[in-house]
Amino acid sequence: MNSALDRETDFEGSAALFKAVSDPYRLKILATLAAAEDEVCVCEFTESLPVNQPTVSHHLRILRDANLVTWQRRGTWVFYRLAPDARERIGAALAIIFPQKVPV
Amino acid sequence: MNSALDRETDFEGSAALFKAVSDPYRLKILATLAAAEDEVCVCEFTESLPVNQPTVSHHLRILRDANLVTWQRRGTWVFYRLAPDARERIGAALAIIFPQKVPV
DNA sequence: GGAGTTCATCGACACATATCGATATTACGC
DNA sequence: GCGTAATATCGATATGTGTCGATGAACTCC
Repeated sequence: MNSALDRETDFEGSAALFKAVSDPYRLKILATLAAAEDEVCVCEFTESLPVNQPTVSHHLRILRDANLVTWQRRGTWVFYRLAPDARERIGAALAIIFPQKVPV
Repeated sequence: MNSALDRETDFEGSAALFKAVSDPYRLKILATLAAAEDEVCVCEFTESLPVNQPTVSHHLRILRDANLVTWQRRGTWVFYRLAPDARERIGAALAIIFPQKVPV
């Protein structure tokens, strides 16, 4: 019905991005990073989330693979930061559904 | 670390909403409905999507359960429509991550 | 270099999800 | 009522995902 929509639109990529944020713990991690506007130590997530350390690492990896966060090792600790274009990319994914109404 | 964020924020609900839109076919269905700004027959989805009819029905049910679409039977056909607050609800879910930056 | 700390990865398991064929449901026309 | 069409549901299956304990890797301090 809408051939332009069929061909130009990256439904796969947007779906993958939404999948990355479709977990409550990952949402909380992102919200924490966004609120911090700065680096956050992994140890903070392992303390605040009610899951074990490997599970925290698993969720962080998914966010890393989605390029929603960046990370940096400093000594023994690892710090995560919200990717600069995280909001823009999620907004762009949303714009696939509502192209006219969602300003990014 | 952020107790207000912990208690007031519905990470579960937002994650569930993102999960509902984390599939390429469901994204395409929503995009089609949003572009139509009107009812769309199920038959249109079974024609345009490269999956069988039960699978289309499955995806439509997930969108229905997420209250992202409404539906109405008219004769043998069933027509789906984007829920009026679909954009607002997804925007609110996004605002959980970026409370300051995403206007809905 | 050895012990301790922080985090990532691995392997296993339980559960969820996407998909399909088959069948049921609802409506229509004869 | 009967046959047909459109859609939903069911049951089965394969694949994906979240979680954990165990282990590995990187770093620090002694």
